[in-house]
Amino acid sequence: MLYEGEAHSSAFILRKGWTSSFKALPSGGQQIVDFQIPGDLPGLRSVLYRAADHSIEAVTLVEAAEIRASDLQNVFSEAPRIATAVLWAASRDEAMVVEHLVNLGRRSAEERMAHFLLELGERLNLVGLSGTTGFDCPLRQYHLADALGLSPVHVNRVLRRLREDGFVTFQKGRVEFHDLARLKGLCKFDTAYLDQKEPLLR
Amino acid sequence: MLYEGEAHSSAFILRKGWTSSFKALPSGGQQIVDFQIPGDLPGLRSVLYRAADHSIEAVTLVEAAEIRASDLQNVFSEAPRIATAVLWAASRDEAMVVEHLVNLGRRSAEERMAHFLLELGERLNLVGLSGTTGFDCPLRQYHLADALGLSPVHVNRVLRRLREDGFVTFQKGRVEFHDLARLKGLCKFDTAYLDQKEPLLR
DNA sequence: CGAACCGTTGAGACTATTCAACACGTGTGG
DNA sequence: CCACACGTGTTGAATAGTCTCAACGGTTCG
Repeated sequence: MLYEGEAHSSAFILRKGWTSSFKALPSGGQQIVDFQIPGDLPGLRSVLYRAADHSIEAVTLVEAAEIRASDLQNVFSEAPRIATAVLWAASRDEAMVVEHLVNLGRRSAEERMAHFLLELGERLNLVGLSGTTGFDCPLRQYHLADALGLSPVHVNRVLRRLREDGFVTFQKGRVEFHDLARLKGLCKFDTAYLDQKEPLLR
Repeated sequence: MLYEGEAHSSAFILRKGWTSSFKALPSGGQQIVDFQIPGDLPGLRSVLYRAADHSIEAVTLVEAAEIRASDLQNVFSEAPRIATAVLWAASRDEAMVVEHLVNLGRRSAEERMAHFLLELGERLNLVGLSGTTGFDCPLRQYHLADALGLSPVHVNRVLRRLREDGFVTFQKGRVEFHDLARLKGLCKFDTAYLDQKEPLLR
């Protein structure tokens, strides 16, 4: 879809489907930076920053609208408030990356998994794609592995433990929360960083 | 200095000294997201995003100029090219966070350390604070631990191994590269993500 | 029917952590 | 001036967490 190193000057608005943004490593592995769900703007950073410093790949079939760099430029000149809104969106992205960073740096495998699933549920909730009990999830265990910095084998074990302990199940494309409160406690989940409100500047 | 949760609507231009941006964890630990060196803009995101989603702390004595949110807003209206430049700076920050994320997710302790020291050297080089053989560094081993997601004890062992293997020394406030090429090979260091050039939009 | 992908499980090896102890330098109060 | 606490760096030993390798079952699809 969109690969590292290409000077690609388009972003997209994702209407349907999921994508992942990741960095490929010389060793052959990859680190997934984030998943995009409907409503997100994959590739936003590549419009502003010279080289796409990471790649984007479709996880499911995708329906997206292109935003060309030149369009963005015009809008910026004519409607500075939109510039602000875009900057806000970029900041929100970065906040999520930061949370992901904390996830990898200072949490155990179980906590990472719990936090990841809760964040995903919360984000899907904001765009109406998740109920309180669970959500449909097209990801594979190896997606989780690349996102959480774990081996696929260990992802499997962690999921098993969370399932056997009655926290959450991840099976056949569906995530079901069985004890949301206890799960949130497990990883000290706090949604503050998702900050759904509008930009500060107006 | 600037703490999480406070709705602080100022950013700073750091003139002299170092700061760190980090997230404190309920468990008592903390994950350092980045260090800021002279020329950086600590707190930029907190201007645009409602709550400061992470904290900033001085590492050394610091000299900084404040940028108020209202000023930024005026500049945005009157000079959209500056809006672009700010967005570019934010994108660069995010690119570094992403690289840090990869560091934590998919590299061993030695690779992390090597990559971290090389990145720091590169950044300091861009602002004239580093030579090719090494640089002055006010960080403690526990700073490295919080940044790299390692225990302080392990940081010490890793530094010892890198020193004994002739890669690099980190002692008494000074980093000395003894075999830059081999060190870059160790962690596959690639500066592309630092992308020193100006914004794409113009 | 076979190939490919995905999920599952076990065993053993390796990495990093925790706990504990000690050395060294610095600043402080008696 | 000495005694002491404190921060920092260093090292060892035991432990916990995660990885790798290997094997196997189920599904889907050609």
